[in-house]
Parts: sequence; C-alpha cells; structure tokens
Amino acid sequence: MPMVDRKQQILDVAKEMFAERGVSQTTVRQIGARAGILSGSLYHYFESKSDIVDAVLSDFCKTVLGNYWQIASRTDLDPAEKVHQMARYGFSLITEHTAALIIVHRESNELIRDRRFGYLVDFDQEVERRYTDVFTRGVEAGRFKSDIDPRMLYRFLRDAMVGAIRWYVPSKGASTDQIADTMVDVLLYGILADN
Amino acid sequence: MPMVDRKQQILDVAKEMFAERGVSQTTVRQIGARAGILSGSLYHYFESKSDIVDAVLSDFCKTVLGNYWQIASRTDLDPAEKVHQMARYGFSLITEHTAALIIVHRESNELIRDRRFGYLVDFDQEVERRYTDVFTRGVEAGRFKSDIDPRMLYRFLRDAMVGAIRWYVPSKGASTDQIADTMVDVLLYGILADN
DNA sequence: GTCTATATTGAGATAGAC
DNA sequence: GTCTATCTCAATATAGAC
Repeated sequence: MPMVDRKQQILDVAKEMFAERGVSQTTVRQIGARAGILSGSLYHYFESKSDIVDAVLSDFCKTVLGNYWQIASRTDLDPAEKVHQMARYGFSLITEHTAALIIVHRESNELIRDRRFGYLVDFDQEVERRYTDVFTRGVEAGRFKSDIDPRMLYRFLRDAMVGAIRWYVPSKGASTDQIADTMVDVLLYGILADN
Repeated sequence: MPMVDRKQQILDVAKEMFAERGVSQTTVRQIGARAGILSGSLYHYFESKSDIVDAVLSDFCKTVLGNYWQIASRTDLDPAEKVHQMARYGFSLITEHTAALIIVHRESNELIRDRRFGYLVDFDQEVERRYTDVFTRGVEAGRFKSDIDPRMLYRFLRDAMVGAIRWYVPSKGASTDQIADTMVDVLLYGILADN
C-alpha cells in the first residue's frame, strides 16, 4: 500500500491545525482541505470532530504518563537528579509533542466541560503526583529544605514548562534540555537544604 | 440617575463571561441575557463584539503598564526588593484583574491575528522590558549572579505568575502576596550572588 | 434605548450517488 | 472511500417599530 493510512494522515493534519488556531477555531472543512478530501468524507473515519480531538489527546496522555512513570521509578537517581530528569522530559514535550501540548495547555479548561474529556483532569493529577512525590521524598531524605510546598513548587515548575511553548523557538538558541537545566538550576539552589 | 451606566454594565458582564468561557465561546446573546437586554440592543452601545473585547483589554493594558512603571521607577528599592514588589503586583493581578488577565493570557495568541489587537504584543514587550531591566541592573550592581539570563528568568517568572490563575482560589489558602513571596524566595536563592 | 423580527453567514453533520 | 448536495442549527449583525 503506497498510500499512507488516511486516518492517521487526518489525525496529523488536525493535530497541527488545532495547535495553530485552536480547536474551536479549526473547522472540519479546513481539516479536510489540508488533508486533501472534503469535509463530508472525514465522517467515514470519525463520527464527530470531538472524536478527532479525543484521538489526539488520549494518545498524548498515555505516552506522557508512561514516560513519567519510568523516570519516577528509577532507583539510580537521587531526588534532585530525578527532578532534573523529569524537568528535561517535561520541556522536551515542547518539541516532541508540540501540538498536543498546546491543545492540552491552552484548551483543557474548555474541553473538560465535555464529560468525555474528563480524563484530562485525571492526567493532570497523575502528573502532579509524580512531581510532588519526588519533592516530598527529597524532604524526607534531607535533600530539600523541610519548609517547601511541593504542590506549589510543582505548579511553578509546570507553568514555566508549558508556558515555554509560547516563546520557545527550536531553531535558534538553547535546546529544551538546556532550558530545563537552567530552570532546575534556579529551582535547586532555592530548595536544596543548606550544607 | 439611579440606573447604573449600561455601557459599563455590559462591559462588566462581558468581561466576566469572556473569562469564564473564552471570548469566542461567549455569544452576544449570552452577554445580552446576563446584562438584562436582548443581543440586538448591545449594538446601540458597541459596533461589534470585537469592540467589547477591545474596551476590556486596552483598559487593562494601560493600568498594568502604569503600575509597573511606578514600581520600576522607585529608587528606594534594591534590585532584589524591586523584583519582589513587581512579582507581588504581578500575582495580585490574579485577584484584581482576573477576567482581563485570563483573556490576555489564554487568548492573546488568537486575538493578535486581528490587527486591531496588535497592542497586546507591545504590551507584552513593555512588561518584559521592565523585568529584564531590573535583572540586568541587579547583575551590574553585583547583586545577582553574572551568568543569569534575564529574558529566560522573566519568562519563567511570568509563566509561573499567569499560570497561577488556573489554580489559585482566593478563598482558601495563601494570599497572592504569600504566593509571590514563596516564588521570589525560590528565585532569589538561585540567582543571588554568593556572599 | 429597547424590542421584534430577520438577514446573513458559517458551522457540524448526514444522505445517497458514484 | 470520496464526492455532491443539503439539512440544521447557532452565531453576528441589521432594520425598523415602539
């Protein structure tokens, strides 16, 4: 089959456009046009526009959670190093899952009004737990200051990470790893227990 | 006149709804309904829905820039204290200008496609300059590490600030000042030159 | 200044021929 | 599997009576 899987092609196109213009600003006609078919034909592959959004996002959530789980499970890293690796992964999403990240970040508030996207809330909480666990362990291990607020720290970090998607340009300047390194450097020297 | 200025009332209502549901998801019918008139009557006060958005945002930008200017101009604060005060003001926008901040933060990408909202870009750059100036001065004064990246620091700080609007609940927990204090504490102990 | 009524546009979705 | 053609609905905006 020389023809690329059309369903996947539609997903790729839709993902791009959702990221560029926002979900609600992207019409099925536009998706069809860029995919090279008419809007009506989309409904051969998907039951609704919502289905397309769902296919893009549920895939993203599964991948990201899996990867965070892997890092969080490593036993060869101390808490500070673990935060560092998690931050590197978090920033890497900007280039590796640009479109999905933009959609989740920019529109999850709107999307979760629809019950079918309730898993976005669970996703958020799962990721938060991965980070706060590491912070808490770090405190217990005496590696981080005992008066830190894990939830607040996570939120600062997360917002700085996902916020970067609005200004980061891959071609010039630092890599996402370098940005993560800078961020973690600022963070650690503020939260590492004095020694 | 016992009647509140209707134009202002419409603006207040619209601002609220834009923040709740997003600009494009808010219809003129809904605005009219909550303001107690029919959608058609809105056009007696505004030429278009865009005009309403504009009225809300241009006002916000003017106020914020003015206040940042005031803080940045103070001569009684050293760089670290100035960052602290600016961050406190930045976080205070969450409660003081909730709706406008949400709109600017969540939708400026979309809005600036429309030429008439080009001033949002200028606004962003102006605010950035206020912050990076302070960081740069701090380096020159030997108060901050010499290898910091003012732009990146500003972006971390800004994204953490505006991101907080998605999780901050005024009624319970910390005040915005307290959150700013925590944030700046983390930030400073990472960027203050050793002494 | 507000209403009724409606023009106009564009969206998601469907039916059925090919 | 894709197209043509169209339905249905909801949005912004307008015209003109009151």
